[in-house]
Amino acid sequence: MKPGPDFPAFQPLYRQIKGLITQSLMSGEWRPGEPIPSEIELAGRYSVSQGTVRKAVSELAEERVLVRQQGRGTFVASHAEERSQFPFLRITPDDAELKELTAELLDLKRVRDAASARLLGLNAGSSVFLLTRILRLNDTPVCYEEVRLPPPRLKGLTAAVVRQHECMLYSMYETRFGMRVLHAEERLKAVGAPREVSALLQVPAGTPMLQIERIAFSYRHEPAELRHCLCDTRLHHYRNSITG
Amino acid sequence: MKPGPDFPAFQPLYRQIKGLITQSLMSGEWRPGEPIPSEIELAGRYSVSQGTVRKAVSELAEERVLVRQQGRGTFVASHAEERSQFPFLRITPDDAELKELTAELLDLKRVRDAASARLLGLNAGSSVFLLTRILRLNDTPVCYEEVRLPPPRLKGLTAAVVRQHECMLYSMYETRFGMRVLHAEERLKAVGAPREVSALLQVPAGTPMLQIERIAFSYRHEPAELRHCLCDTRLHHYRNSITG
DNA sequence: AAGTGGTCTAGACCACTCT
DNA sequence: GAGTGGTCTAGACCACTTG
Repeated sequence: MKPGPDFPAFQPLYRQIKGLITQSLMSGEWRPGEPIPSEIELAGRYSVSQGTVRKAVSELAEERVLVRQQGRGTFVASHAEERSQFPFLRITPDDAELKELTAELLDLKRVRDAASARLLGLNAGSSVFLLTRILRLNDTPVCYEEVRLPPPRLKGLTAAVVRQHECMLYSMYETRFGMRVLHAEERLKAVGAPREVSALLQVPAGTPMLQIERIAFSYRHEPAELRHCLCDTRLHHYRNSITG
Repeated sequence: MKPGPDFPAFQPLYRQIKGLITQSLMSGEWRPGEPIPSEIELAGRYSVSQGTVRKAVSELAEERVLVRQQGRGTFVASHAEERSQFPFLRITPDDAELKELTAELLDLKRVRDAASARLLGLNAGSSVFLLTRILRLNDTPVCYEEVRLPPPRLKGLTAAVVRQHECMLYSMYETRFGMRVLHAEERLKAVGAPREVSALLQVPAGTPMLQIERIAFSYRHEPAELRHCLCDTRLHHYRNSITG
């Protein structure tokens, strides 16, 4: 098929194909961890050349939505299959290697919180899930986290379900609720440890802590999660890599 | 020319071309802001097809080493020409827009510092430049910075030179010393404000501050700069974007 | 051996910029 | 109009994985 006006927007053909592939991912036609059809099949399905499909798939692979494996095929990226079960965690010990990471669930409840609801794309009056937990790195408690989630996307979420997944939230969202997190925006600040948190993490009250506020997004920039985190950075740090 | 053994390493042809282009960039054959030869010219020069050159250039464009402009050509990326003169600055006011950014040079001297020298790829006994300054965002002092630099790459650096460039360091490295910064790695922590810094930034001693340690790299991962920064995050934050 | 993605080529046409 | 990068196609061969 030649590029033509028979697609919704004025876009290069390969971007339109990219959009169609993304739609199939959102609809659950191809689920995380599964292979998508081969490039030749997709070329036939959309009536374009293999090269055009290749360019669409390449962009999605670059964005880590898909993962290519030579000789095997192209797969839907999944947090469940990756080595790091905490793909967005940027905190690391200063001098040691991060060997073991565990999470202790403190609480899971529903609360009304207009600001959070709005950020999650819900009506201001809607309730949201509020999950609190502590992260331990190599058996040391380092982070206190509050996670806010949109109930419509996580029907049937309970503390038992969270524990089943050993607190690997992003993997749980995906395999249990079909919500794949792709991208997050963070705001970092230094703040003094509040009394409640200082007790939980065995840190003197007022100690400087790293505060991380995160909003995470799924396909098409749909908000998926809010996270508020306080980290003890006396022996740990947040690593980042910047490209000018 | 078909892919053959007449290139140094076993690599796809387009990556070898990418290496040759990078060499020309490092040698200064094409300088920041200047156009590189057209794809067709490069294809002739290296005796490969335009498509292969295109793939090499595309990777470099993605890494922001080159910038393509349809109809005009492909240019060497430059900090001097970009809007933001502070390309690696991640600090922003919480509620306002960042309108004005100024830097006040405090000092520039040479010091002996074995650890810094080693990180900068020098002999442990070599001296390094130590530049200190204060950053003001919208006229508020927010960051105290210590910058360590390798003298061999910055011959003739003086306080007057820094002031000439209005403290836009990355732009100065490039236009004055031919050292283009491409990439940086950072470590963030929360620490209490030391007395010297608290006075400079008008912050009570001990206030939680964001500490940023950065090492910046030029072409081929050559170390270019060390930076140690302390930021007052009471009304400002560090923004980051993560792709899982 | 068959099927997958990875590389490379050649050629066509388009959109944009400059003169 | 000439020259640039941007898109699309078609076909060839390679490297890798699986049966």
